[in-house]
Amino acid sequence: MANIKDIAKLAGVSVATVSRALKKPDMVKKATRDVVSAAIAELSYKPNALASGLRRQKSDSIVVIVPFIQNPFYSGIVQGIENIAHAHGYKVLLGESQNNQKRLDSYAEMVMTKQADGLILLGAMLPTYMKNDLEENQTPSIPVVMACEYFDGFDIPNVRIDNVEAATAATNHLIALGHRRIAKITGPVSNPLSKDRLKGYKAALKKAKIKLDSSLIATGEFSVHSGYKAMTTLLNEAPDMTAVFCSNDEMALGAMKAIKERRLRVAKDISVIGFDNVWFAEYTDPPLTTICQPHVEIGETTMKLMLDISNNGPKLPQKIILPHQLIRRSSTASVT
Amino acid sequence: MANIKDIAKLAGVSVATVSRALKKPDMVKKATRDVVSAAIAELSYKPNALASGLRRQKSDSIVVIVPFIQNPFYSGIVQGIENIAHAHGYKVLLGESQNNQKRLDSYAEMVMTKQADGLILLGAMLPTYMKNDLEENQTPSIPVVMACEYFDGFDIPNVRIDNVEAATAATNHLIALGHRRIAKITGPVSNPLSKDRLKGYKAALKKAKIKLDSSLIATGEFSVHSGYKAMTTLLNEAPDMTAVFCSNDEMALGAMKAIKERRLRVAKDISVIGFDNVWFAEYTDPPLTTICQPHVEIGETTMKLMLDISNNGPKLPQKIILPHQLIRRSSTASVT
DNA sequence: CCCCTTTATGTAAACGATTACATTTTCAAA
DNA sequence: TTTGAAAATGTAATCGTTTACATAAAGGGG
Repeated sequence: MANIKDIAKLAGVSVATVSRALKKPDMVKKATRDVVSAAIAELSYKPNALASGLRRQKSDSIVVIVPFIQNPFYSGIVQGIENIAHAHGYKVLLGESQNNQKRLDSYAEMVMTKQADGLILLGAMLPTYMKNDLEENQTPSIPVVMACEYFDGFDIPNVRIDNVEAATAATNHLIALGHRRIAKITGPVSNPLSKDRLKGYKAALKKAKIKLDSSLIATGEFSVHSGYKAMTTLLNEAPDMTAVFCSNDEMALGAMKAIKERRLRVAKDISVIGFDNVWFAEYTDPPLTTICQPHVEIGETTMKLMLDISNNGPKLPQKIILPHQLIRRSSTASVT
Repeated sequence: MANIKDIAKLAGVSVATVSRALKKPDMVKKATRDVVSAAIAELSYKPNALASGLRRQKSDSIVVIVPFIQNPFYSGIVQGIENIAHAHGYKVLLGESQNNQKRLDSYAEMVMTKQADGLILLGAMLPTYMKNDLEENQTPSIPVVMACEYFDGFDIPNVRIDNVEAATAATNHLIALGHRRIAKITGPVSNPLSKDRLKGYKAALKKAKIKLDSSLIATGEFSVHSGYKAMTTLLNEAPDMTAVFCSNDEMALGAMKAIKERRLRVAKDISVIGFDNVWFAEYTDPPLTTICQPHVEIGETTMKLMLDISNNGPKLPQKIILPHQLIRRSSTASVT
């Protein structure tokens, strides 16, 4: 495989000139640039990124860690990240943690080992070393941004929506339709997003002077199956509910399955509202009313923040809140 | 950031010893190993992967290029790839091409630039340079394996199921249920998988002595929406069909939506069968009968093949066929 | 205690780019 | 033509590892 020396020899110039012809073209005369280009084409030379990165102390790539790639929620965000990254000459390396600390650590380590310049986290878990890091110093010592999620207690730059507000809006939508017995399927109790969405639900009830009934609250873990299970429990313990607010669309899908299995009708008998507006929300039966997060925009903003941090050093703890939106489809209806 | 020299100094040994303590522990005495470990811990040293890779001409990572990460079909495969990769000390870098040649090329180039040791393709597109490469030499000059797909005309190692066979099985299932007017929604005509699945459909009809009717065949592009559109067309032009075989589950989902919009009942009026068995197939309404590809196993086999190729050099054109399976759910029923 | 074979460590040359610094070329003005 | 500044190119050190080769230390048998 040809290297820069081969090109230099073939073009009859020094390696420095070859390097400049590639990276700082305006520093070399058009004529030499041309003979260099010719040589490069001739030998189909590709600069060794490891060598370049080693010298420059930079890899021009950033790692994005996703809990599960099949989770439809992340795709828009990753797309947004890639848009901005590519436009700035960065590569996006996606790693799937499977919510496994070891895997997460292994990807996160790419930053320590210089294979990546920064870390974007799309999940609630932190790499081990970052936890230690944050205990000592106040701010993370490597460029890191969290998208959608945030971490209670530590100041990690993050980009997301106001989950409390959004959950309030979702609940208000049901209240406005006349519902009073509104059930809630939450995510895992330890997850900050889960907590916020539950908080929003409670706030809306309180404002509408509806008494909180803990038998209307079930816990899931953001998976379809957990939504199904939670809804089954709810249908047994609170058969008089007329609506259910699920903390994400997957659980809403599971809940709908449970409802149908009881020979009840979604919307007519029980209204269902989800959260996230993932792609399949439009294709459930009936189509799912939900809260839309601006996926692509979250991704784009996250990557911009990353670029800023990694080029201009860490900022003060930064938090960017983007707007959400209620999407009305046909899984919610007036109480009859 | 500490480097190997700092460790050597602190531990009072040479850099070579440090390097060996890390990479070939049995070459260094227990006692020295311990003082080295202590120094490493003290300075929280992480070896620079770029330097190491440069010297060893190896990056211990492989790139996996996916057309769209949200496509639920790929998640199992990627998981299988990661299982094997991690077990062998490899990192998996996921790139999303969005079926865009430029993005694809940009990720594929990581192999040329030594940031990755090999390339796994989960899609029907080839990197530009590889096309040129294959025109000249017979076999690809970098380690590459295709998963699920293959490329007509070139001998690229690949791992997949027998799509013709599987499509035949799907069609036979409908025939066995008594269907005679069986429609088909295909993928893009240029895609080899699409062609194979259509071929299997035709073969099954022929064997059952059912005349092929081209008005029963519509073309989609593997997306939910395209399935919806194709089915709408079919419902207009061949209202007497009693079953439809879709070349993937997404299109089946779209087709079901179209059927319901006509106030027809899936299964009772029109049977629907999909292909792939993605996660949501279980949660459609009704649950979707489909062909299951052994996702995880395809991924694992692909990665094993990659390891073999990248360690022992390119093999003869290799093709590994894994078994598929018909999954009966409730979207198909006997014709009445 | 010596000699010889292992075993453990050290020295220094790679790997392939980038870039301060030094040198040469170019060209406009005198 | 000469001169001096600006533009273009070259030289060589550097990034942080790994590893062939050289050397030193440790055992083991006589």
